[in-house]
Formats: sequence, structure tokens, C-alpha cells
Amino acid sequence: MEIPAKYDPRGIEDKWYSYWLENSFFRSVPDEREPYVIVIPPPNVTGVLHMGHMLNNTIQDVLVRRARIQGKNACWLPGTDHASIATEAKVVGKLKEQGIEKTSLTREEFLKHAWEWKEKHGGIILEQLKKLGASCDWDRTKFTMDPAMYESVIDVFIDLYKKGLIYRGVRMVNWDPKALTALSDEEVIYKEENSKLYYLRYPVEGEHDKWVTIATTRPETILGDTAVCFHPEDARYHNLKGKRVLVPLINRSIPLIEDEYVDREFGTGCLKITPAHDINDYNIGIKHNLESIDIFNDNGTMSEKAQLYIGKDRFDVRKLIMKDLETGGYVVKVEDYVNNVGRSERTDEVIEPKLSMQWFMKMDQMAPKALEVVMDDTIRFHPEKFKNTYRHWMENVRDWCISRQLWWGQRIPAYYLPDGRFVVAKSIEKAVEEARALSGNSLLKADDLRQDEDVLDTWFSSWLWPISVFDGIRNPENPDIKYYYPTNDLITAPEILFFWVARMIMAGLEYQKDIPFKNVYLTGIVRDKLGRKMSKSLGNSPDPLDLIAKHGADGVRVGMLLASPAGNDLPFDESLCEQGRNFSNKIWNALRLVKGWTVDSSLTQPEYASVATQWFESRLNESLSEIEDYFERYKLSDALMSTYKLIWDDFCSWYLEMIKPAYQQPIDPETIYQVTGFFDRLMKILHPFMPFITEEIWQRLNERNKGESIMISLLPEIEHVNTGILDEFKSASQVIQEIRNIRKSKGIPQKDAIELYVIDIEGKVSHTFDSLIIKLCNIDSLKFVTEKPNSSAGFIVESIEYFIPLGEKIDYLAELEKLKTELEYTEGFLSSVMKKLGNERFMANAKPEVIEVEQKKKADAESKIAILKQQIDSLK
RNA sequence: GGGAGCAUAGCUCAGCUGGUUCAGAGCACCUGCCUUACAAGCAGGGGGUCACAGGUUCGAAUCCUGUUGCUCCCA
Repeated sequence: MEIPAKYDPRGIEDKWYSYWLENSFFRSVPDEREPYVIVIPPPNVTGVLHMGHMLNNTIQDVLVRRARIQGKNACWLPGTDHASIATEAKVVGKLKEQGIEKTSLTREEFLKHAWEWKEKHGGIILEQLKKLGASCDWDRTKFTMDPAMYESVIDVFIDLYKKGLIYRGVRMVNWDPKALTALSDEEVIYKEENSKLYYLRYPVEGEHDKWVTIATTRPETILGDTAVCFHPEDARYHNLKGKRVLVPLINRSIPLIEDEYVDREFGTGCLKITPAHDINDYNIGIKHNLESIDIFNDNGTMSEKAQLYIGKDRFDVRKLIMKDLETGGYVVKVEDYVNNVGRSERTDEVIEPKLSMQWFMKMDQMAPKALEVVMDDTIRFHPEKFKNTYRHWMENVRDWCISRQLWWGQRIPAYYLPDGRFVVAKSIEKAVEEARALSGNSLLKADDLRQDEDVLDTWFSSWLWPISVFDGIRNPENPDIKYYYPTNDLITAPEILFFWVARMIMAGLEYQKDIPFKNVYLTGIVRDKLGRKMSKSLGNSPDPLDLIAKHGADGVRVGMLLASPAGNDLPFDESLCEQGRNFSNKIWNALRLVKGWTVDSSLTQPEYASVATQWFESRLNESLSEIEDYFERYKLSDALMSTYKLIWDDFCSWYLEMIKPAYQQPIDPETIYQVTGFFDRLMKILHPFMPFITEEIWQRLNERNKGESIMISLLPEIEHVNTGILDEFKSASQVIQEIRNIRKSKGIPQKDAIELYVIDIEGKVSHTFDSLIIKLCNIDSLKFVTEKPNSSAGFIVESIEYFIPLGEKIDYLAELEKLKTELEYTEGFLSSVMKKLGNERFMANAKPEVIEVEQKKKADAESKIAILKQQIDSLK
């Protein structure tokens, strides 16, 4: 069989992905096995694959593939969410390109366009995941606006409304004047921006030339002022108690009020109050019973209530009003100032705090329960530190604003009667019934009712995701939800811990009376070399598909995982993928080596191969339990690194070299059987991380039947570890390394055989690895002697002396120097041990094991010193 | 302004309940090698007062306090 010298993932990866799909290996249906379930954090339909998705989905695939070969019924459920704001913005933008304004369309027409867009572009990201090797059960793919998913959301809304957990209310919301919708706090990004602090003076009413100076960053909002406020203990303003001032330009008379909220150090210590446009002012307004004057239109232009600049944009007005204030003599000074400006995550528009009628969901009943299950580790966070963050949020949670002024999404099932009252019902027919009952007017018809125009927040769909994907809202007793819920692991980013993870927990407890998942693995953020988050807008992110084309999906997966301990940011560097690719090549060449051997069935297994196999068997099992332990602690990068070293160092560098027959010599059947078996097991262990190359190699290792696959095979069980042979190997490998060093420093090529003499007076050295030392170091004579041979270089391993005769090549001075250095070090070491052992308090307080260890150190050091001294003497 | 977390080799990080797997790993770097699986490789090597200052202890990277620097969350 021809095997090329370099592994080329192209072709191979596509081949196996198709094979897996054709054989439905990703498919899961309930059976008697233990289920293992992950629901994908649904990517946004507008999204294309970015590095964050790569990381997140690689981790999910590793966990799912591992569970699958552990014999569990693994189900990874994929899907997308409808992302109302982002998608609507995309569709609006696209229509605009075609010269169509959203306002010229009916809701139905617009939604038709939106669905068309979704059908055309919505599945891209899921297709891209296939390139990564994602083993999702594609038959179960869900979308948050699928009819059943939509209905679940509506059912939940109605249910919560009936339970009194959803209400309508006026609130200060984050208004996006571009998207024309309210945003949740989480969708607003605050950033420090350079701006100005304007000091403006207001005339005191009824006084001549008396003024009150305030400081503001938003002079245009003075038109909405309904009070000016100072601190009750601020002596500077005591003479103004009870007076009123006039708002500049419009001369509205407003009261001077006192409140402890005011920071006396800030500005002049005097604060203008605009209850309609600032959350803090709003609260003061309520407290002091002030009027709220909303001076903005929804699109951020001035409304008629502003009296001036009507119809002009708020930022243009800032310039205009300053000019007019200047002219009127109201400006005291202007300072540079850095303040926090909130912008919409989606549109980057400056957020306008705005009073508005919205739908809210109460959190005070649900939050404590959702907090408890995390604090008591019913749900475990990895890493654990996020419990703190979670608690902080859950203890300070505010009601959830769930309405959005958009069309793309689940429309709120509230119907308004002509008199302004409303009913909440699943259908218009039901609504009519309820409206009749509510109003007592049996003549009410569907036409008399007006459905709420708003849709629900996208998170109001995705908080149900682990339940609704199994149809558990509509059919709580169906076999899927019974079998798959609760899911096992959720892999997501810390940014959405609150508005997604926390709410899923709430929904789970409310609708399944059970947690939605047992573990939450929080990934880091993928950053570039400068530490910036990789994003499309910055253009600092490589295209994941290009990376896969270049390094192979396996290579990219390894690259991402190696550098991403749970919860830590991942400073991505393409060289990490190279490491993955190099690893692929290493494994590939190991296959070439093993497959290149011819087998001679008449041969019996040599001693060295038998020892090598016994050692590697134990080493593999030892490593397997390490890996198992890492997985249990969700330390995937460590689990991968252990696997990497097991294959590269132990299997390739040691084991294969140990059993390798001499050049062009055949191998015995026993050994080839064993090495193939090891290779097979190693590929299974590696498979979750590198699914493609492991399948390719597994298929080549032995004849396989049609429909067989490594991905549905079983992971090896952890078997007995012979620690004795592992220890013996440690000494033997030290001996081998020392010999290699001598060869190297003396320029003795590997092909020249050498002699090795061993002084082992007490007869305590193990001979297990003698045959391997002979083979690996090309030794033609291994002799046990009592005296150091002449003209030889030596070393000591565990109080055993080893010598290699060098003849002419010996450099006595160098040997002497080496011995002296070692002696010096060992004596220093001994004296530090003696210091401890001579310390009474140490002897009195330290645990017996610790003292024992110190005593052994002492004995070892002493015998080594004796040997070194003797060797030095013999050289003199 | 309030809260949380972090600081260990050039880089990314391991180091659980204080004591030889306590100073580690991978990558990077340096020196030899195109040795018949692999130069995408092999064999070696250098490199850290464990941020700083105190304290507890026979013993501190590990526990406590303070300082500095960074990150995140909330206001």
C-alpha cells in the first residue's frame, strides 16, 4: 500500500464526514443506554462562522464524540436563533438597497421578505460547522421560529401572564433611535468617550441677576428639565431653598429641590433634573413628584414638547442650543470631559434613555431558585469562579423587559379592546371570547380587537431552548423530553451567563421542575495578538474556513484546544494550528512506519519487544486515567496535551523505537499484533480531538467492514497499571539518555557499537530493560564489573555506576571537572537536607512520611557522594 | 464609586487541602544532525527572587495583611 510521506487532510476530511452522514452515525433516538446531551448555543441566523464559534463548537464536539465512544447515547442538537434585532436590521438594509422602505410595507409583506432572507442565508453557519467535523444530529436541527418552537414561546408567554409573572408597565428603557426598539441592559455597550461638560446658568425666578449654575454633558436636554437639585447639606445653596429657577431659552419655571443623591463634588454641586431622559433623574422625579417631559421623538429628533428645534436631530441640536445659550449669556464655561456613553450593540447608535410602555417579566420569584441550584452545585460551573459573578447578578436582578418594537419574532399575543383594556390569548378567536367576557359586550368581533404590534425578545425564545427543542413545552410527557432532559453540558461564553444561562435555568425549573443542564463550561474570548477580541468589524479574525483549508480541521481543532483552558481568553495565533497539523503528520508517519514492516510469521518475539510492550501497556493505562481525570474536571487542553505526549513521546519516540526491527528486517507476528492494538487504542483516545485523521488511520490499521467506524467504536477501558515497570523504565531511560549524551559529546556515531560496564555492588539494579538499553544504545557488550574500567567516561543513576570505555577519546580533565561539579552540588544538597533533619522543631512537627523522605534523601546523597569521591580519586 | 478575579520561563498556561513528580508543560529560542517513518523531523541545551512588602510556620508559589499593575462585572 502506498502511503505518502506527508499527511494531506484535504479529501480525507470530506470523505469521512460524508461517510458518517451516510451511515447516520450522528443520529440519536432514545433507547436503553445512558443519554449524553448537548444543545448547541444557537448561533444567530445572520451569523457566519467566526473563531468564537470554532472554539465553542470544537469543545462541544470533543465532549459529544467522547461520550459516544464511551457507549452513551450521544445527542448534539443543532439549530439557530432568529435574532430579531440583527436579522431585522439586515433585512431592512437589504430592502433599502432595493429601494424599498420598511415603512412602505405591511407587516405581512415585510415578514415574507424576512423569511426569504432566512431561507437563503440562514443555514450558512450550520453548513460551516460540518467542515469542522461537528457531529450534530442534523435531523433534529431547530430554529427558534419553527412553528412548534414559536408556539412554545407563545404558550409560555400566556402561561406566565396568567400566573401574574408578566405585566405591562412604563419603564425607563434603553431606546435605540436607529433600530426604533428598546434594548435590554445587556445589549447596550458602555464605553468611555471624549465629550464636554457644559456649565450653564439658570436665572432664579423673581430675583435680579441671581443665577444657579449646573453642569451637564447633554445641554439639549435642558428643554425637558423639570427641576434643579442640590444636596440638602450643601451650604452654598441654602439661601435658595424653596425658590424656583427658569429654564433658559424657554423660561419654564421649575422648582429647586433638595436630594441626597446629588454628588456635591461633581460640577457645581447643582444638578438639573430631566426625568424623561435619565434613569437617575427619573427616580428622583418619582420621589419628588415631578413632571416628565419627553422632548424626543422615537427616532431621536426633537418633539413638539421640546418647544424649540422641533424635528431636528438630538446631536445637531446640541450644537444649535449651545450657540443660542451662548448668545443668551447662559454659558459659564465648557470643560473637556470623559464620560460613559452607551451604544447599541447592534447598531452602534447612542442609546437614549426613554420612558416607554413595555412588557416585563418578574424575576423576584424565579431568580432565587435559579441562584440556589448553582450555589449548591446542582449545576456546576467550570471554572467555578463564575459562581461569584452569577450570584452577584442574581441577587441584584431586575425585571426583564421582554418586548421589542420589531416585526421579526414571536408577536406578543395581547389583544387590545377599543376601550384600551387587553386580553392575552393564543388565537384571535380565543381573544374575542375573552374580550367579550372581560367587557361584557357579547357583540365584540375580531375586527374590534387590535393585536399588540411588538414581538418578544429573542432571549424569550432561547431561554426555553433546552426544553423546546424536545417539544417539552407543548408535550411535557413526550418520549424525547423524558429521555434527553436534563441535558448534560452547556458550552457557552461568560458574556451571556445572565441573559441566557440564568434564564434557561429559570425556565427549566419552571417548566420541567428540573435543571436544564448539569454542567456549564464557560469558554474564553478568542483574541488576536494585540489582545483585541476577534471580530468581523475589526477585521482581525482569520476566516475559519481558510484555516481549515490550510491546516485541516483536525489541525485547527488541536490549535484551538491547546491554548484554551476553561474560562481563559485564547490569544489566537495561527502557529497553534501548525502545531496541530504537525501532530497529524507525526501520527501519519507512525502509521507509515508500522505499515512498512514486513511480518515473518516464523519469528518469535524478542525479549526487548516483550519488555517494551509490557511497559507501554502500563504507560498507556496510566495516561488513560490522567486523561479521564482531566475530562472529569473539564480541563480539555490538559487532556489533549496528555494524549499528545502519550502518542508523540511515549508511543512514537520510545515504544516504536524500542520494537523497531533492524533495517529491512521483518518483524515477528506477536509484536506487530501488539503495536497495531496499541495504535488502535491510541486513535480512539485521540478521536474526540482529531476525528478525521483518527478515522483514516483506524480504517487503514486493520481490514474494516463496511459501516464500521472509529466514531462508534468503544473507548478502551482503563486496565491494570504495573507501577514497577514504569519505575524501571524511568531509570532505564535515564541510563539511555546519559549514554546518548556521551556518544554525542565524544562524537561516537550511533552505528558504532560500544561497551557498557556497570558497577552494582549491592546487586540492586533491575535487569528488565537491559535488552532495550542494549538495543537502543547499540551496545555490543554489557558487563557487570566491580571496578571502573580504564579510560572510560561514567555516570551514576540511582547509586549504580555506569562506564563506557573511550580509549583515546577520554578527556580526563573534563571527566574530573564533571565529577567535581556533581560532587559540589550533591554536597550542597546534602547539607540542606541535614539542616532540616537537625532542626528539632522540624523533627517534632513534620509528618512521619515527610521525615522519612528526608532521610532517604540523606542516604541517597551520602552514597552518591561516596561514589563520586572514589571516582575522583581514581582519576587523580 | 461598589464587587469579583488575576499576576509563575520570551509567549500561553499547570501547580488540589502548605513538605522531591516544587519550581513544571507546550510553543518559541539556541546547538548539533537531511540517521533507511517523519526537517511538519531527530538528539541535546539555555531560560523564572513564582508582581512587590510584611506576617503566620520548623518549612510558603501555595495561608493571612497591605501595595502596585491588569481584566471583568455592576453603578
